Amino acid sequence: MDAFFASVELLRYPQLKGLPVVIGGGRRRADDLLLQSPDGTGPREPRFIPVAEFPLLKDYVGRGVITTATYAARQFGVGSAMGMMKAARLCPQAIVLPVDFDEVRRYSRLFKHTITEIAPVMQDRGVDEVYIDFTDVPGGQREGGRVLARLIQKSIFDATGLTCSIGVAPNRLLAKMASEFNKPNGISIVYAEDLQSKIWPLNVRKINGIGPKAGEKLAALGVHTIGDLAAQDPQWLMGHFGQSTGAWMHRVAWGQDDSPVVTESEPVSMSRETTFERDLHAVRDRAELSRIFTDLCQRVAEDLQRKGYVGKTIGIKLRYDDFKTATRDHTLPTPTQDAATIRHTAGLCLKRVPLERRLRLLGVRVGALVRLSDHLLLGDVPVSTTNRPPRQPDPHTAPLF
DNA sequence: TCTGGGGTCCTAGGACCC
DNA sequence: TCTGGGGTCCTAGGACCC
Repeated sequence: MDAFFASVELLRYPQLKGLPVVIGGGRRRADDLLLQSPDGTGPREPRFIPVAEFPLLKDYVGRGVITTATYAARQFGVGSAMGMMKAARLCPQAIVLPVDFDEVRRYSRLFKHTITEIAPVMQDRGVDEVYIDFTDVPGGQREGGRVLARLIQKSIFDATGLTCSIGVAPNRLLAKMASEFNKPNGISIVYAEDLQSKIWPLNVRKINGIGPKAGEKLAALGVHTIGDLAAQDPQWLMGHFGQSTGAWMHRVAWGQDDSPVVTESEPVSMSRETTFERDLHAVRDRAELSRIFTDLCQRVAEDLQRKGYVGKTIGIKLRYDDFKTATRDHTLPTPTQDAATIRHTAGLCLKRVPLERRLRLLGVRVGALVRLSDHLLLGDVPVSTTNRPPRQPDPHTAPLF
């Protein structure tokens, strides 16, 4: 989806069309400022104040980052994941709006439903992105897929008023890269034989899975484009990046990817975390931290209960004022979705982590999830090594002593 | 200029078992 | 007293993605 979060807001406030708008920010106080009617009584209307004219800017956008910027805002070098304070400097006239998660989720469901009505084999990749395997959709091969891509674009626009960009290719790897060739509201078809002309000139960072670290390491080795990568000896790549990553790099540089489009998957973990308005100290701000900690546990527990999961690995995450992160976890004999159990176990984890530095973030995670219904089917048997039934020795494999 | 929140997957060492 | 070779699970950190 094109500039998804921002586009959703533009549907509501069409008067902002064409203006630099950034979505994000972070603090509730920003919402209050933006969504208050001027006299505080009427309907809550956003006040479209350029970010630079915010009184006490830092208090309002705080530690927030940009989730999405409109294409007009991107002209100023503003982009997702950038801190709001920096964005305000680069583009002082930008209008800032908070994310409306409910509305974003509603449009996300709507566009995905529209797609599955046409092409049922769809994989979720977050709120604003999907993979579609339309190999077996009638008419899917016409004009290399362009006809179906156009139909999907039109159907989504009719249902939501939103535009998207579609890449069509023989596999997911190439389709993902193709989807960026013609943004916004574009379609791009990449055939296997286009590898050399369309893919090899791109920077290695365009490969899904090569991020800042690998990109930098490759650059230091003189490998900049995907073509450069394809030219490397696989053994050399494995020497620098390990067996598995090295071999993978070689394959993707040659456009090879046989990963299937997976339509269903089970969650592995659920978590809640929060960055504080100011750094907090474990001793001096004990009461406040404790309140936040309990609240995070409560919210994870609610998420688990609402979605019907239990998990046995309880973990915490801390981020210190120097931005370094620490995690601790503890695995229970029996999976849980109970807030008090999570709070108690997370409390034990907290005792094992250094607390001298001030903290900027605290998070709580529950992993090793299983569906509550599946867990109950097993008769509530603790999933643990401690009370596994003793195994009968197999005479063929039993050790001699 | 400081850097969100929610995820997945991988690696590596150690405990423990046979 | 020192020495195998599997295998699984747990834990901590980190890369990466949307």
